[in-house]
Amino acid sequence: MSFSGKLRKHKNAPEPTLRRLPVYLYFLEKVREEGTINISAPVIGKNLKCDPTQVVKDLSVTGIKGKPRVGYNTYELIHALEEYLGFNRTNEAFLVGAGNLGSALLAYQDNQSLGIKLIAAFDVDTEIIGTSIGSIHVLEYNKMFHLANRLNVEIGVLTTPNHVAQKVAEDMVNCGIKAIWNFTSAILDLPDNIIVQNTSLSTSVAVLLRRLNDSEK
Amino acid sequence: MSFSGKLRKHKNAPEPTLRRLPVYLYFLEKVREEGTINISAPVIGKNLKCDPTQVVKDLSVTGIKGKPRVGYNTYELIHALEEYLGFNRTNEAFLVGAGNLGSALLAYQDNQSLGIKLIAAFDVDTEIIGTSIGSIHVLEYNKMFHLANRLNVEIGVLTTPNHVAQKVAEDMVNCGIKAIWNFTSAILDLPDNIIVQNTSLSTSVAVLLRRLNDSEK
DNA sequence: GCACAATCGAGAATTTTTTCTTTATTAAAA
DNA sequence: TTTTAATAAAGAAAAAATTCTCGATTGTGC
Repeated sequence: MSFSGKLRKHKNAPEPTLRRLPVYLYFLEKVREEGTINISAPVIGKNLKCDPTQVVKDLSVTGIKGKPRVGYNTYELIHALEEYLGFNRTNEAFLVGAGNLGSALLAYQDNQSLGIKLIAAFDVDTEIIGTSIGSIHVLEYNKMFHLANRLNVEIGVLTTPNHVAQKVAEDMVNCGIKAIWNFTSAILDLPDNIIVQNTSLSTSVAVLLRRLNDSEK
Repeated sequence: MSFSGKLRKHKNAPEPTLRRLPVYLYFLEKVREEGTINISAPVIGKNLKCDPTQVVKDLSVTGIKGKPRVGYNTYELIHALEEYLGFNRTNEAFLVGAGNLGSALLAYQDNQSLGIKLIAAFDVDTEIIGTSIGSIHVLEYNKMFHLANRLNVEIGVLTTPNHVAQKVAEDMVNCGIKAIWNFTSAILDLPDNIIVQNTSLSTSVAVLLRRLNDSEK
């Protein structure tokens, strides 16, 4: 199915915009709980400390129109953002590497939504195979291949040690996984059509430390 | 002490560069273990799938000079990067919120270096106060104020539930913390001189899902 | 020792992203 | 009903980041 039936009304957002969208979404959900029906870009900008025209440009990717003098309908915007980001779909995912970080993610999603749903976890450590973290059982790694045939999972979360990351990533690709959320520091070499989202913690630390050192001159 | 005594020889890197530097660092550490003495920008670029002139520009912020036909000295580069990113300093930090994510970070740093060293963890949950995660004891939240006076901690890691994040962040600032690594979705409103590094997981998911949906047209 | 090929480094050109400006629309006030 | 002020949206300008181009340098092979 190459053409999804419905016209693509939204544009391709630049990545900086894409990274800001979940921030808007979280803020909007908060103000909606407080009963806000309409909200304007200047108000959003004031709260999030960013330029109001930036807000307008960013939100325009969802296709939602605001009204002058009123702003956007909170409810509409939230739904358009969820739709645009894919947060309203199920987005089932496999996780490989149920160590510290892996089990944290598994437990985490029981409380807060990650935007994806981990439906199975795999590891090679016989100590953790068979245990449950949150509501998810940790299965033997080899089971991944079999399970991948039945369930149609497109997303893989990679929380293994660095030195096995490449191998596991290749296995994931062979299982039909299309996108990998990579928490390791490994630089994955995979086919071009595979989407790799690197979320190495040291990247954040680097930015933080540098800004801290700069601020201290 | 406003002037650090030694001349600042490095420039202020743009943020995209800053985020790439830890990737270079990891790669360089790997090739150095394999015995590589010198490495050129084209080789780095080929491995990391990025433009070689980008590599040259990025690495130039460290002040290290490469030689034509040879490239950079691996050892020198690694040290310059560690120095530039601050990874060779201790960077002691407090962590507040020893739930799933918090305890994962605590355990994580025992195996892999984060770039910062968590020296104490705090929580309000009497169930976890007194327990140890990795080599760190979880202390009662109120102890933070007392401990902050003695130790001179500048970095705070925020892994609390969203609804208490603002309050805890303010407490951190009152304890003398200058930089906050924020894992919550809360939008922190703090004095301008406080550095906030947001690392909300949904940001990464957003980019991943959008790219996945785009690729499926 | 001399030509040759590789690569750094600086700056120019291009592209992307952000910010500014203008116009048009809308609700509220007069 | 008319005027006024606020705001979205589109496009222009500015700034930032990336990619391209070229000259200088250095090691390798002839």
